[in-house]
Amino acid sequence: MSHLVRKLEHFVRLSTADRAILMRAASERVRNFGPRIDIAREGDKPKDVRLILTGWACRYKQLEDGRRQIVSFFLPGDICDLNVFILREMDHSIGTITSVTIADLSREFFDEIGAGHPRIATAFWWESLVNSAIQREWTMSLGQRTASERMAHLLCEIFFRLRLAGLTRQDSCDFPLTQSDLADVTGLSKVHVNRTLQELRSTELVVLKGKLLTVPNLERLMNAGLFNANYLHMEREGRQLDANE
Amino acid sequence: MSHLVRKLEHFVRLSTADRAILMRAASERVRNFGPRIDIAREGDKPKDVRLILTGWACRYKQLEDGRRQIVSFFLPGDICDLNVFILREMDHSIGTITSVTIADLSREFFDEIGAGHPRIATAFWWESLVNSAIQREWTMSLGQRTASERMAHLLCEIFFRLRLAGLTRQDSCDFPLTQSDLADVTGLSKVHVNRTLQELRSTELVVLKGKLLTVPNLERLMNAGLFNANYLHMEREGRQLDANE
DNA sequence: CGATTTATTGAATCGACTCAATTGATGTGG
DNA sequence: CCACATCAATTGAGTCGATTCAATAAATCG
Repeated sequence: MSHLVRKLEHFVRLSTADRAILMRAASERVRNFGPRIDIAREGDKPKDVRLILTGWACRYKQLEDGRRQIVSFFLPGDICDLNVFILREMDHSIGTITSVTIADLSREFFDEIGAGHPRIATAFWWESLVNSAIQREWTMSLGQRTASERMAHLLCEIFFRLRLAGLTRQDSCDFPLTQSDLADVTGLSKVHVNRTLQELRSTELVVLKGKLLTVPNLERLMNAGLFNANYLHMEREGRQLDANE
Repeated sequence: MSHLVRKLEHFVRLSTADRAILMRAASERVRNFGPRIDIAREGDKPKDVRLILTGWACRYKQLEDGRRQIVSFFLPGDICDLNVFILREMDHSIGTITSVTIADLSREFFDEIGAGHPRIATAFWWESLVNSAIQREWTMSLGQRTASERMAHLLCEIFFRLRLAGLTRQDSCDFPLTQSDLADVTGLSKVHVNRTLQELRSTELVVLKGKLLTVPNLERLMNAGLFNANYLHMEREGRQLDANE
């Protein structure tokens, strides 16, 4: 089952027809990208909305002098910017981390959702509100959390998000980010990211080896990152909208 | 004319009926708040969507130990979180800076917009996409810009946003934020905010006195803040949706 | 007008940065 | 499959931007 459906079902219960239209949309107009490739660049005209099927990507912004900030991650099942097509040009770029498979979702697909699939429409709203909440939480992290809190918080968030999409096994998950990526997310230098990770490792909060992240004790990592999961709004909140089946 | 209408008209041309329904919504269910008051608190159940009629407010998050981050500002004409009511609880608080007048917008109002006012619906989408873009830009600022770049950037943003709502006169505008507020936005200490402002003043980039901000040379301030206005998407992008009048 | 908040200054400290060099992985072509 | 090249991770040393603490000055308010 697709990661998108899996994730949305945490929020609303979909009907067979709902699931079918999502699965269909995810199988048409599929494209592949290699790792470390730009899918879209600042200044481009936004066309389709993209659904990440497999792999990790990110949204980033860059200053003229090269300073780079990753402002969001896209994990499997994530949708990039509902409705961007009403804007004239992209104010940021989207690049892959790993190899990535995406499906382009057409305007017509969204029209169809709006017309006959209220539960999906609500779930998409939820997705978009959660993305805003994540962006706010990153603002909080960068503004107030110390280096190690920030790192711990980020690792928690990624772990929770992957778990919602069904992409963790017990206490571990794939983790393809380099320390350089982590520097661009956390606003720290590469050197300091390295030292911060050593600190988290030495206190056994995380095991990070190869491209695998293991969190032996999620509770402890959450405490270290002052992580409160409320902003991910993972409770089944749209119960009243459940399909009857 | 309301600041909301003024702002939205930068993006789409509204019909008389469009303007009328907006003006009506902005005059029903109006509430007043004093300065430095919480309008909503983290954990509350979100009910209505709020439109700021007059005054400045902000969205903020707080850690248990008291560290506080302002994550957005609400200026006259701004709408707080389209559609939040589908979430179960607030993950942040909303507080006033100055005295504030708001209008509560009902779910029914949005139903009406969705049914018969496509241009307003598009303009609301635009508003919401711009708010996301602002949040990303703040992430960029906190992660990559130096203290003085960050401050200059923030002042530019506020100036542009106020101008869009018709709230500037030549090169100046109201500026009710204290240095302590600025510290909570920029992630700097109060002391360093003070020194950063002195730096901006000494290079004649800004004049900040009383509760008034003057920007003698916007171009220079933009350069100092590495400010690129593209993320505010101020071009009239929805031309194809203009009302015929 | 005194009381309280806001702004300013100085001095000492610390977290994070830069620069530079080294070690360890990963990958590719001969 | 090894040799070489490249990229990623690690370590040390010195520096700097921003912080904390503490005291004073200025502005605002009832």
